[in-house]
Amino acid sequence: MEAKPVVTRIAPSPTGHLHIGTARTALINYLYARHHGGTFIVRSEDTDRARSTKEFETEILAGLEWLGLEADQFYRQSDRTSIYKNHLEALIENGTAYVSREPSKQDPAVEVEVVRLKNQNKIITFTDLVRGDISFDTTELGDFVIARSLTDPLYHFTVVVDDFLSEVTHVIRGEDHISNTPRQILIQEAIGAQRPDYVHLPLILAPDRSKLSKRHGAVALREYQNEGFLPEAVVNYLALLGWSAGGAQEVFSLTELTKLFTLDHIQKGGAVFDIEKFKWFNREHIRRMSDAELIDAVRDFVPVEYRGTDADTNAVIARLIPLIRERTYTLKEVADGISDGEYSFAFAEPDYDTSLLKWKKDPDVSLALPRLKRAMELISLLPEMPTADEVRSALWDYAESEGRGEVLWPLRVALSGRAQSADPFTLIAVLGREKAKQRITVACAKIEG
RNA sequence: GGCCCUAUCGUCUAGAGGCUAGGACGCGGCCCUCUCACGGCCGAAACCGGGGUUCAAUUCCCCGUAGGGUCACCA
Repeated sequence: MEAKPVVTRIAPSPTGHLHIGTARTALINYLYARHHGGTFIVRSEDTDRARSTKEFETEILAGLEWLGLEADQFYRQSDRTSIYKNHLEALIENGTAYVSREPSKQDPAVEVEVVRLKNQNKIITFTDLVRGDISFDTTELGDFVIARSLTDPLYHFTVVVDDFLSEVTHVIRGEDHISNTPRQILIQEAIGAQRPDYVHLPLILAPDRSKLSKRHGAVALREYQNEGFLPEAVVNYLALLGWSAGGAQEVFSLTELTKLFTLDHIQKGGAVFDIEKFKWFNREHIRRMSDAELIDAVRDFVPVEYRGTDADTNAVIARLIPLIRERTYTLKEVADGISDGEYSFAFAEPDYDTSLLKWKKDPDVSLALPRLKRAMELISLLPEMPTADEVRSALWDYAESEGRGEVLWPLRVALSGRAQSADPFTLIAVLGREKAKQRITVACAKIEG
């Protein structure tokens, strides 16, 4: 039997920001379609005209694109009213649906006409590819409403019509849709649509194991974007929430995930969203980016007041790259570090108390003075923009003979103004020879009073 | 509450009848070291409970228990 080409879809409703759970569902649909050489459709479910906005639609589409989940096809339900109308009319004509006059739910004083599906009141059993057979007695559903009017169809109806017309083969969605499935199957049978395969993904949970919501922090992809998470890391982490690649490897690119993805390792139970592990993935992907990519990504996070020309800013970032790779989990941390933290030394003159220059084993700060002066002489011999290794070889023998802490501590403080920072060799490599000498001079002056 | 789904370290997971139950994040210790960070090594940490089936159950079945989802003229 020849299998039909795989068609999957993500069907976001433009009534809010792109939710992290929607992003994950989109990713899984994308991976499954791409893995099988199939088609991935994005469908905007904007039948609720009161709540849907163009702005949300734009944001959602931009979010999916940012993640790299490009669609083969895009359409919106508000453009297809006549299609739904035709199907509704056909159902009414053959008696599987009917128009009912009844009091409005919003305003019981008003009488409205709605379209209801004639329920066969039977047991529906469908197969979920990861959970097995699931049965529902649809009697309790009654003759449910499928449209407010011929031109105002409701979610369950539009979903079924669109999936049918788009020849969707696999409906992959959140677990919260399990209970929607029987009523959608009822509609499928009414319009004569073939039943797709179903896959219900475990939900993404908050740390308290309840449904992830704003109450628990960020749920919009946008917020993680602003925090400085890379799309590669989002994709990687989200893929591994509720699914595993099987082996020990955890860091993957979208391309690798596409190759590896199968339904086999989809988890059945909900998965708690762990921001710590997410950050770890982000750092791993920061480390894997090329210098040029990382500079581009970081530049947007440099606070405006610290930006020079693009070329200047790029040059500073370029020298900061090793530090960023070593100690940054999110790009927002770079922004914070520049404003007031471990990266501020590169953008502003340090401000510190003279006593900080005193090495812990010294009785008095004045002992730092000759060491700083000697270090400065050695630094003067360096090229204008030395590498950290060059600085190290220039200073190492002296530091060894005098005592590393005795030399390196005050030097590091003079350059960074902080008790905790990267080593002085790296600092000088970032600042350059002249800037370093100037700061050491300032430190000496402070000691001399 | 009805219906439905689920259940391995704190978290994400590997395991698919017989393993000292493995890995990762986080956590603790040690090492490296001028401080921080990185890195390396080591460590603590789990099969929800009870019945079956079986020579043997974390693994298969049933019942509890717990958690979650869903009950719209939203999607």
